[in-house]
Amino acid sequence: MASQRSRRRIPEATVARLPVYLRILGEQFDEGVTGMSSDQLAEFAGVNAAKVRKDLSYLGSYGTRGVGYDVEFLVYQIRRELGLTHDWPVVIVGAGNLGQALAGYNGFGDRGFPVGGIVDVDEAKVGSVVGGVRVRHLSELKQVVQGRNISIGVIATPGAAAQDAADALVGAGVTSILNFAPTVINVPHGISVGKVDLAVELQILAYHEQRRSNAAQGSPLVSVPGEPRRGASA
Amino acid sequence: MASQRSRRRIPEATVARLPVYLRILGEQFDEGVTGMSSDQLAEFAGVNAAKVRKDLSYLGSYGTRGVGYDVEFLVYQIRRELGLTHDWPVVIVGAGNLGQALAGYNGFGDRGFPVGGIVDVDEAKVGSVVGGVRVRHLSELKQVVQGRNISIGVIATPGAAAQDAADALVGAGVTSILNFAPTVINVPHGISVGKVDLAVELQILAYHEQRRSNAAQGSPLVSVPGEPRRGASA
DNA sequence: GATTGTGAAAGCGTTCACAGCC
DNA sequence: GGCTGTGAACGCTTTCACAATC
Repeated sequence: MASQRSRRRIPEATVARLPVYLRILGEQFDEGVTGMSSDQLAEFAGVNAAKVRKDLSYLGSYGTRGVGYDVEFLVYQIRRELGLTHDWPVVIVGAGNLGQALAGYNGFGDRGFPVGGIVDVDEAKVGSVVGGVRVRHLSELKQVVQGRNISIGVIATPGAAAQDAADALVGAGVTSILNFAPTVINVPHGISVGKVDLAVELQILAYHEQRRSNAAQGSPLVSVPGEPRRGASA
Repeated sequence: MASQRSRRRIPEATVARLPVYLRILGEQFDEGVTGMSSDQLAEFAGVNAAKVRKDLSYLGSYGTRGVGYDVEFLVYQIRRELGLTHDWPVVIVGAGNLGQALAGYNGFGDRGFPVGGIVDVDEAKVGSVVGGVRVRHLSELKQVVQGRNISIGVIATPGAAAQDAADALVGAGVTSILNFAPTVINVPHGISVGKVDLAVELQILAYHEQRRSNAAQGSPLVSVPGEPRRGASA
């Protein structure tokens, strides 16, 4: 007994960490590690053990008290929960610098997100092959999406074209979008959007850098903010 | 009176949104807009107005009740707070696919983060020019960093090389790192680390996609999770 | 003895709602 | 009348601490 399908909703913060645990567990399994405690996993992931246990508890009670977790079984459960039991082909809109890098980046296909198509508005780019995929014209987006049953789109256009790209993706039937353009896009309700803005990440670091220099010649109590960091090494 | 330097600490969540407001305000200013209310800015940024006001209040009381904010003045204040009153040259470690795309991406230099150097361990890549910068060998990292007074490093290596890259950056004197490799890196206390993991973002979207399909044939109450999204368009 | 799973406490971040000011 | 600035309420996330289990 005990329901096995889409159990209680998992907190977003946990969903964002599960892929990290998954990668670590996969790597360890490949190296022959069959069991792991929350302490060990926490060490690899750079978080604390209580968080690991709480996160994993949302999947169910898959550990063994006094022993730890079975690595292979956990990998399976996380993959199932994240919906990674099958591939999710993606379509990239924008075959410029970034679009090409993403298409050529094996980390996508390797992790279950093969590039199912690339489109661009620029006729000069149409027909060229990047990452083994032929660039097609934006007007063919719908055929690409429906032909390959794609539900995830990646926007790699300049900011000014991002909203058009989003509209085109939604129009073609895509229901999740990962936006690399430095622009907020509007989409209908029911469409998921993830955002990666490279400049924003650098500006956050600049803020910390600047604080550090201010602090150096100002008040005491430095200690440094930041976020994902830890001691040792170097 | 009234301290003008490193005022009360700004919450991380706010620091992450200030660059978004900054970009919007700059664009609007370029189009001749001189004043804006929190409602308008919130609309552009895709957040709610109370959040905008709370965020801006950490900078000081720079609005005018009944009127709104002066765009040019706000741009100046945000730039000052984020430490964007001068450029922050960055050094990229890894001249592969991603490193090259980052070096060629104008969005960096345009926003005050010119590429001050690129290094790689691969002798075959050393000497080539990407994004107008000559690739140098990793062993020259310290000279690059110190010669150009660089404090921000970008890791664009494969996962397996990321920790070595981080160690090399810290050894060379860099104090902030933006890590694109799919690996958790360990750094000494006092070093800030930002992380962008492309596969993680896609896996989060896959989770939502999978939930959507489960929900479609399971329980009612769909409504969709996600995060940065909104109504209208397409 | 070791380690999980989880209530309860503490800490952050968001939203509400309204007093204060133009 | 309109809009900011902010205390207070709320909700989500992290951390603690320990009983339950192997």
